[in-house]
Amino acid sequence: MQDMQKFLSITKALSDENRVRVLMFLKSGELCVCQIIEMLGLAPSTVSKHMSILHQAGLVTTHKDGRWVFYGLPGDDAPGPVRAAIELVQSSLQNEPTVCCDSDRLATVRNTNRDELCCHYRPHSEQE
Amino acid sequence: MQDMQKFLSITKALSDENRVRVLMFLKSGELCVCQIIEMLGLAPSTVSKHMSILHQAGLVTTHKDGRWVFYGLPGDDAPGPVRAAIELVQSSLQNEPTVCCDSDRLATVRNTNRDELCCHYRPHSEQE
DNA sequence: CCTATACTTCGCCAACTAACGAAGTATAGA
DNA sequence: TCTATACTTCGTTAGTTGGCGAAGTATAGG
Repeated sequence: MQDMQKFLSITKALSDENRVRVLMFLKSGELCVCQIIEMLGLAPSTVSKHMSILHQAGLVTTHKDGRWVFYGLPGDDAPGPVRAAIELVQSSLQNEPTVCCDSDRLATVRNTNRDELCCHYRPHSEQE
Repeated sequence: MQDMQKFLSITKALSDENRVRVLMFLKSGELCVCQIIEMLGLAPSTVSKHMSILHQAGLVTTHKDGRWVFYGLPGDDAPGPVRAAIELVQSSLQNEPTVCCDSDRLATVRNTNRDELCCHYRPHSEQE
């Protein structure tokens, strides 16, 4: 793929608020899909699509552990544009109120047993 | 406007190939709209819309000189995310073939009298 | 004034995108 | 092997976006 298409896959991935929020979540470490679903409050199929777009752009890495699929930020071996893009996201949004509020919920989600989080795929509204 | 909305206005502006190409053109200095129209080969109304999106995001500055409207890249006083975004574009695409081909045409367009370029708003096909 | 020029705004249409639920795949455990 | 779980893929729908031409605005020059 040419540089332009790679670049556009990155900028298109970054042009959706939910995908950008996921990148901010991952700053503090890997998350499995059910945790991202809980954080975003979206349907599993929607979150799966978002993660696929981020992965296609190279902005997240993925690995499977049993039934769980984990996503994380790529390391220093990632291409320059990818590293620069992630740097841009994190420096631009470090003081964003939405992200700060998210970080409290994120700590809770990280400490919640994944089985409780995932089972029944209950809609987000039931959690509140 | 909140950081998130500002950030998304930047990434959405960067998620279109024609807008990204304009930013590469402007690296070598200001251009008036008729020159950008010539470079992109799009309708004036379309180019005007693209420039408006780039301007809204803060990625270009604009000033009027008589009948002509010039667009250029913002200076060092631009917000951090804007500067980082422009840096990302230029570092990611410096070796992109499309951009290299464009640079030859760009030199020609810069050396062409603007009156010849603009008058009659002739469609791009007549120029070839 | 009046006309021509340089650009912008508006209205429309085709193409794309984010959202969902339903159906499909893969793994852990009974 | 059978069920439940964790995720993905598919099909549909509502909203967004990029393109154009027509009409509108602003400036230079007769």
